[in-house]
Amino acid sequence: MNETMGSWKRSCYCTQVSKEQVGQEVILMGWAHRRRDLGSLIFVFLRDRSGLIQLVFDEEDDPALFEKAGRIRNEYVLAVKGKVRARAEKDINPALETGTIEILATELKILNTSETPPFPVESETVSDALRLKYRYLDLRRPIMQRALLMKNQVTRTAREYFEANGFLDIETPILMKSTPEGARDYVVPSRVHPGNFYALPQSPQIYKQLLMVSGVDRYYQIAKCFRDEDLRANRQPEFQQIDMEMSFASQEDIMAIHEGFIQKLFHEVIGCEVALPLKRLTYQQAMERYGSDKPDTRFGMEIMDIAPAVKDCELKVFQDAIAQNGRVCAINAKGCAKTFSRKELDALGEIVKTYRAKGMIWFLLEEGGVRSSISKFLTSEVTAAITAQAGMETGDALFIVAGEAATTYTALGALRLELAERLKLIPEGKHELLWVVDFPMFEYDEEAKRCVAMHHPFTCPREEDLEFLESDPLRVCAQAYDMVCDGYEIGGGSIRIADQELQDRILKALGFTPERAQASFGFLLDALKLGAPPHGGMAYGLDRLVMVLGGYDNIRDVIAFPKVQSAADLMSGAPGLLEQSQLDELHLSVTQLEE
RNA sequence: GGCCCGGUAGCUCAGUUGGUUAGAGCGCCAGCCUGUCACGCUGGAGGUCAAGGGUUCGAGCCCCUCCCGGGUCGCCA
Repeated sequence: MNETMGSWKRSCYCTQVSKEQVGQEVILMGWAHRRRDLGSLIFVFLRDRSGLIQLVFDEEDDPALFEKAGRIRNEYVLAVKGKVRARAEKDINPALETGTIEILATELKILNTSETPPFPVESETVSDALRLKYRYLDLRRPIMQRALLMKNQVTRTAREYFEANGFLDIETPILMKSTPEGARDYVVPSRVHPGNFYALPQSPQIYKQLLMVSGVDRYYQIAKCFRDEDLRANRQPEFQQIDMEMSFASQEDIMAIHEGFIQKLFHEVIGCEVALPLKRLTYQQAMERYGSDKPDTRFGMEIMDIAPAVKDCELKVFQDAIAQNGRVCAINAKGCAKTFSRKELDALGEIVKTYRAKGMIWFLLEEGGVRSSISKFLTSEVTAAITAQAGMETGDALFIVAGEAATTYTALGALRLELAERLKLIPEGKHELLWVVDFPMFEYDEEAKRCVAMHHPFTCPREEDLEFLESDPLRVCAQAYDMVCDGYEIGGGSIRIADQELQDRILKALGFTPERAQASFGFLLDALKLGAPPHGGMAYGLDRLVMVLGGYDNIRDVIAFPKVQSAADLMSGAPGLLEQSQLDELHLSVTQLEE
């Protein structure tokens, strides 16, 4: 039978017990982290969310108490009354925050027992699947507690900052209308409207724009968002955004607000000083130099155009790329001519193929001369030209990709990241923030055979590009901006369209008929006719932000109860089937699934 | 939907060319132990080798199917 706390009141958390309290009595509550039974002396690490402290039970002092302590097993829930005692010099444990003191127990209550846990709570090497099935045990680990704490610091800092700048926290609906474009919606059947469905928000985008029309002027929210798309190491189907929107503000105004925020955030959460203003790259610069719209600028090894050097090389891939307005680009891995085996070079080639590049050419400048996968196409002139163009020195390795522009950049961008990892080019603990601006308004969707919005359909084009909206939409840039940190897009935003006529033009460019536009976004279009102020905003992926700040390599680590790759929750078993009565009430029938 | 990796004791893993009764460390249980802190020592329990099928005299190992987990491309306004 478990004991109750009775009148006991916890005096503090484990690691709050200090050396100044030596001789005083404290009451601590927590979990038995580990016990060491020496026969007539038992040590127990007591753990709570703050950390560990050592309890001591001595048979000589109190045989009955000692016998009880002998029953303690890992993860038992304990309440302990005891005296703070300084440890002898030789018994100090420098690895422990509370290593200079210990608690000599005088009373013990076993508040609850525990079966042997399926994995030791302190273990760092347990598989993700098992950790997620018993997530509540996993979350007892200090590193997980640290993630939850850090996320709380981030949201608190966000609230402080945006409140201080006059932003109002306003909730927006979770049950909303499904809108076309964008990610797949999670949908919720309506009981009272047979055959009708709500959608869960992919973001509060439209509502926050409507709040601007409402005259709220400055809005923020820590918002839950849902997207029914495949998961990734940095993507979960439900996630949080730090969302904001403001009226009568230019792109520069909004970016300034966010530079202030991110500086405060990095300072307060991880003590990292961010220099302002942040560096800016245009989308085009980011693609050309880093092969990514979210470049990791913590290291160099930028992409170079070497087409001029190979214009006289007979190799067909070069000639085709040049003739078809493609690119011949390369990255120079300094001093790596002897780093990779033939097998490893082939493996690097496979990486670029993943990104639909035709292949990768390696070109090694060694002391004895050049070794390359295209040796037989290299004249001494071409070799010299490549070497010069790429700024190569003896000992360097050059990796070349040729083909369609976007593919070439993307493939080399991915290769650049892979090389950085293999060569350990990224300094531990370093962070680098920047803006990527001047995004294209549209991109061409091969499958749909039409333009789609790169950001979203409510993004305002740059004024100077408006004349090309119908004639050459792909050259139109948007007043959109992403904040990038360490190769992750941590946030993004735009100036929105406040003019209903312009909004009509954009929707038309996206292939919407007026009727379909009205049916899908009519409530927004109506609002734009009723005095919409100029406005814009931004949203951060909160989970991803914490992931970057905390140096976690998977977004699951910063979400209390995340989903696995198949979007299932291994702990609860969600998603699950419904009872027939529930289906009936919702007017749903489920097609018989194949056995 | 495609590609790649993994699944063997509660956990983390090893398991040779297909060959006797499938191993180790940790954990667990019992005993001993007064200064441990990854306590130590002694002993013990613990296995549907994810599942199904096939090849073979013989399968943890080879083949097929399938489930689960991870990474990734597509996808993610």
